Amino acid sequence: MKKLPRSFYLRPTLQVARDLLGKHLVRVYKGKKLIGRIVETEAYCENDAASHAFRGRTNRNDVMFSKGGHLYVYFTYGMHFCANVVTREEGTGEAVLIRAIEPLEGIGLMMRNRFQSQARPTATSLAALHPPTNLTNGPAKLCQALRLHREQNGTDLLDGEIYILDAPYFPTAGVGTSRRTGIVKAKEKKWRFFVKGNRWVSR
DNA sequence: TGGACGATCCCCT
DNA sequence: GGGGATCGTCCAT
Repeated sequence: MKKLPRSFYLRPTLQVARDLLGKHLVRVYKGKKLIGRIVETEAYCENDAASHAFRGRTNRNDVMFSKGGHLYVYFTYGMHFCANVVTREEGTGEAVLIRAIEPLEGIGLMMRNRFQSQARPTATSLAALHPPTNLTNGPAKLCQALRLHREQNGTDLLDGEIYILDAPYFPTAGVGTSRRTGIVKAKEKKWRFFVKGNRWVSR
């Protein structure tokens, strides 16, 4: 499988959000690959009242305005990080929030990343065979599992240890759309995309 | 300089 | 299904 080319990310944001479903998000951490299949996304567009970029370019949302194919990681609720894929050309403040992934590789390490602080009675090797759903079924949870933090903000997905692989994937039950989660502005937009019936989709 | 709020999660009922 | 945790960001004084 090959990395998605820059051109993939330069396309319209809704298109990218839909097409990211099934692709493999790869994070090289301590020399090991942590891989998850993207199963849920949300699009944030220009002139979108729910978007961080709605009121223009600031220190916080600066990466959203960079060229498509960069990673925008932001801190929220005083304790959580969320990861987005930046879309379109430089100067356009649009991105796709990665809301959920299905763990594929490096599950033991993901478990450690996410649950290290808590004592877990389950043996890691056993848990790797049957990882708990709450390992990666939410935007902040997957950031914990993949160790995506402030330092990863602005990473180029075409040149580094975080990237997305093209992957043939044909969801048997198809793709669903819905309103976006946890927002109050522009809530009527059906800009959330998910793999129907997938266990790792949030809520 | 301060206050309101948030693209969430977890635990409790 | 509801509330608390917790703090960076932004905008209004």
